[in-house]
Amino acid sequence: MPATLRDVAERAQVSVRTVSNVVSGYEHVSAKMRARVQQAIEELDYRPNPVARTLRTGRTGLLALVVPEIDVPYFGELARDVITAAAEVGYQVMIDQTGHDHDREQDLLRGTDRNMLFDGMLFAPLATEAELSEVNASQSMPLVLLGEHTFDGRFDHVAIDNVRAAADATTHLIDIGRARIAAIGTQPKEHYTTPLQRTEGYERALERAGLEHDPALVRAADHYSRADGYAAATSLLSQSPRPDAIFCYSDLLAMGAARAVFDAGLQVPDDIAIIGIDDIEEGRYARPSLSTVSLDTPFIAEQAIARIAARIDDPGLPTQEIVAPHILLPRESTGARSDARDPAIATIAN
Amino acid sequence: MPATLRDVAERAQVSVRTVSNVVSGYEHVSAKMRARVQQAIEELDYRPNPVARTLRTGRTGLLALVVPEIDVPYFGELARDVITAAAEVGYQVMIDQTGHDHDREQDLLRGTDRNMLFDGMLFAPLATEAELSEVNASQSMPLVLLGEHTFDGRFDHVAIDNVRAAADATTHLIDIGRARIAAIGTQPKEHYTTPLQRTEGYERALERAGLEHDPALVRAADHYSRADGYAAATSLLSQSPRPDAIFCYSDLLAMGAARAVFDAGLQVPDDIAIIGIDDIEEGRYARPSLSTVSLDTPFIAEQAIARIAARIDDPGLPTQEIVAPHILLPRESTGARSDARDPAIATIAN
DNA sequence: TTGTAAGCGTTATCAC
DNA sequence: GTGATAACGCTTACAA
Repeated sequence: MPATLRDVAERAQVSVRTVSNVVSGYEHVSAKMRARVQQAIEELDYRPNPVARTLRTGRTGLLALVVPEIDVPYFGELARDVITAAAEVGYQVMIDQTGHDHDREQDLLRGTDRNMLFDGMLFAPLATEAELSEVNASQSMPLVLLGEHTFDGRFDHVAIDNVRAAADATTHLIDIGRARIAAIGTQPKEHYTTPLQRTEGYERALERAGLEHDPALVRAADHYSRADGYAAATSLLSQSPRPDAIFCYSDLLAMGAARAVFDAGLQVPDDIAIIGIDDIEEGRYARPSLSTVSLDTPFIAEQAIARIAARIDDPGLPTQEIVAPHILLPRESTGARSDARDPAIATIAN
Repeated sequence: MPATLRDVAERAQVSVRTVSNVVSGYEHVSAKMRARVQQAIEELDYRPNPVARTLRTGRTGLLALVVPEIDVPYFGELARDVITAAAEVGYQVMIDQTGHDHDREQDLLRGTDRNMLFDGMLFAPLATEAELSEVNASQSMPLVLLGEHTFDGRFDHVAIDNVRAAADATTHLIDIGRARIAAIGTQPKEHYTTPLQRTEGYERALERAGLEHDPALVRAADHYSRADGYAAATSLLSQSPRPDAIFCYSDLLAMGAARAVFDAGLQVPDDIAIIGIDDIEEGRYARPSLSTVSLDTPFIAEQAIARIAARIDDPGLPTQEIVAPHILLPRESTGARSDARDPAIATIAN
């Protein structure tokens, strides 16, 4: 049976008020009192009960990070950075995995679920614009959207410029002389913003270069998984003339696609160049190393945490759209020489 | 301002007791009452406050999963399975990242930190035996250890047979005709159990095959990261005669080692065969695909959750050691033909 | 500076 | 079967 504030007060012969003051680091407590209380605390091995504290203050010190799948490397790396950034401002992060379940996402967004456990939420969702628009911004808990939704001024929002990122990737393929450039990652069944924007960037880059946009070179992917990338690439390779480059909407898709190219007896980048988006560590060590568009996850995490912390303190804050930087990283999968022999070192150079 | 139980009671013209009964699905409530209360609940959009409930019942419904790094693929995949298994029995999982910080681990183990927020803890730690032995089993919260510590009867424990897994991996390298078998992953500075046991398995397998155990072929790794694997392998390759096979204590180390072999101008598996432990998805799509010892993470997760749930209900339960199965998966990195063209399919076949 | 007491929203113990 | 009411452990006016 853990000791309570009252037990400590009794033992130290002071009031609970004083103990509470000592525990929460209140200034105006006499040195003697403080010492006496401290001793009692140690003797009883007292630790404040966060639940009771929360019930009283209304704050849990908990943030939720909502992702579709925690075992997707990009989300793992994002989670790492979010946890770090949150700890710095005194928040703990709880990871919620929606597993591509739209209802679950809606529950979370609406707070139908376990609403008051969190002070705020970082949402990296699959939600469509339509789903998001159903959520009442004013009555939902403090929320920051991660990822590439159209900013409509109702929610804070940290994301890269998705259209440009996709265009940069595509343009890189064009720059190295490829002409039949395929794309993997559209999602015709769902109206997610990310694939729509990346497709827009892809098409724009082609157009700008005067290349024809061939719908036969575009493949959908339900999840951005290695298996989806593998399947889509396999399908692309079976047609003729086959593509000479593939732009994958995520690094994970690209890893699957690369393997499919090899299994088809072809070479990357000689026969088919490949580029992804995300810059997960896996791609840096892969063979060939994966060209990609690097997203600044630590920056995204920091901004998101700063934003949510501010909004928790003042819910009336005007919403803000923060655009995170991205940078093209040409590597071996698009023909770059690996001049830094150690990928770890190459990373630092980025 | 969210509606409370009292608001609902007032609106429905019943007592809070009745509302509470309805909300928590108590049997003996008349149909009329139930309907009336339900209506009031909907009209007010009432949702029970989990914090208040927790303060009263002493249960949060929250489990902590403590891992060193969430962006390490093995832990990501483990977290995924743990979250799934926990949801099935009504628990939510909070992921705590210790970041190789021993003090932080100790804080968590001792409950110095935010003790009562969790009903129980799944601990996949780096903690050494010594650190663990300092923890008072009886006064710590319900705890299940994941990973390969020596079972001393004080804590529940889910792990594979580490010595045998390492021996299986090493023996596989011997079976394909390798004689100078290196190892990456010892940790001489820390007395972690995992590397100690894996080293034991490695040495035992060599001995059994009548092979000499050459200390010059063993390399340490601080973290089980790609970078560590790369560095260790690079160092191994620079000596002569060089090894013809490397047993890495984790798949991630193996991914780094493989890249180092290529960067040294050598081939896997022809010049150097490589095998890891874990069976992360990355290894199935790598080129060459990574031979490994597959750990049954879903099984580990299920068992751990079942165990912690049982212990929460009855803290006096005798502790138990659960040994999870492992299985050798020869793939291309040790010369196996990739007969299943689609790695995803190959996975299912496992 | 410190003590007293109200109350956060539930659940559980009594009665009836 | 349902209604009052006392906790759960803490913070914080309000007093002293």
